[in-house]
Amino acid sequence: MKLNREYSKKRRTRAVLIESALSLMGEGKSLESLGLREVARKAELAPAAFYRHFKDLEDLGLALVEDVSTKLRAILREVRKKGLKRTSMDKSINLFFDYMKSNKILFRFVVREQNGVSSKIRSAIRKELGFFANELAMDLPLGISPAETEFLSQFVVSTCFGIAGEYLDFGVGSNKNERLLKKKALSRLILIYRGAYRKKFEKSN
Amino acid sequence: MKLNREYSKKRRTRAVLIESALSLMGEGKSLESLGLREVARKAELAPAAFYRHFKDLEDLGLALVEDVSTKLRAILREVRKKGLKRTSMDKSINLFFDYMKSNKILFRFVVREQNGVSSKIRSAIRKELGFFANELAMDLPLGISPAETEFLSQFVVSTCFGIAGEYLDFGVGSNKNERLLKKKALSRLILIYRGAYRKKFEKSN
DNA sequence: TGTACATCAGTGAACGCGCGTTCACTGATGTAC
DNA sequence: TGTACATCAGTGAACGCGCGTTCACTGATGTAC
Repeated sequence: MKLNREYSKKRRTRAVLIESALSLMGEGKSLESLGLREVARKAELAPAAFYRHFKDLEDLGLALVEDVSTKLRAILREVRKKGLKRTSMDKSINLFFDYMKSNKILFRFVVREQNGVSSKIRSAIRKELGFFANELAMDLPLGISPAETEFLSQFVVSTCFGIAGEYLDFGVGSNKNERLLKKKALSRLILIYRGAYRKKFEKSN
Repeated sequence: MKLNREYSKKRRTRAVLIESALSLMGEGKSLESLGLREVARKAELAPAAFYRHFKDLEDLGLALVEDVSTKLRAILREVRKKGLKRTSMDKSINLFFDYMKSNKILFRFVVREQNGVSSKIRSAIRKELGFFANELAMDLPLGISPAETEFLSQFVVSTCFGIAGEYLDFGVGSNKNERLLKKKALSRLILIYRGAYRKKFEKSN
């Protein structure tokens, strides 16, 4: 097996292909409207070189999901380390919007391909959102059953990524829209927690 | 201006093109992965005939949104006439799932292209979902402000179409998954209403 | 260390193909008188 | 009603183009001895 230089160079090229695909998506493409030659061109490679790394574009798409996952997990870990638990919901939402702002393309990809053409990619993304929900679940207040906690955290994640779709359309260039969307997100989350809390209250009587 | 036979034949052909596009999407394509020749072929027309009806595929897509809107509005009207107001939430959700089941392709189109490549189509769909929310708002219980009613109905619509995405992936062929998704939808809506009600309760004190 | 051989990421040319678009046309339908 | 003309949805051929995929190759890197 080839080691060191050659192997790590290959990994680097592979990363460049993935970055090129992402960057083309940032320019308004979706995965299925990308072309293999287009991606290779952006990566400054001959088209045939693509096949040294991926079977086809769906294969690259799956690698992209993994790549995005890694990045988003890192973000999440960072946020949790900052002690988000004890932070107000308002601040959490500001953090979420900040991360969307600095990772627009990643979020656009996730939001779009969650309902895209490739079922493999859809389920990879759904799996990743499930992971998010599980992480979030650890930060939810105690006092409700694991099943309810799972339900709640899934609902919160769905709600946030629903808002993300709107943000990417309306919120990016406009401070006013961004403020309105933050407000909407906050109200929705408060409503969810309030509903959950009331439920708990009823149960404990 | 040509009348009668010729004009209505033209409208019929146009409808066939739209139906062909929808049917290709039902086979797993998205709008931007459709081809003009592909659509014309399905409609049994020469490719050039396409241009007698649409400028390009995005133009057809916009007509498709309008078409879908008409159908979904008809569904909604029917549901409301049945007196949904006085029906339990559980029954409403069953109705919603029934309509999804018999209009999978329409829902797939809406859910997918809501975050698709064409910004014109995205905003046309968002506009249509807004209409839905307004209709729904009329059925919400009184006692909260118009702004809150709008907020609530938007949240309900987002939540339902979020579930719709999951349903189209997991729920279609599986009774078990369908049941689980219905349960999830019901729990989410109950949570929302519970939160809203609690809010109202607090205010009135 | 030096040499002969193996590996394999990336190349560049070639292929056949379906694409979107254009064009002059045809023939059914509609209009004027 | 009959005739001469206008309209225009749909045709079919042609175009140039970029696509995905294949192939034998090159040359840098790694391995064996």
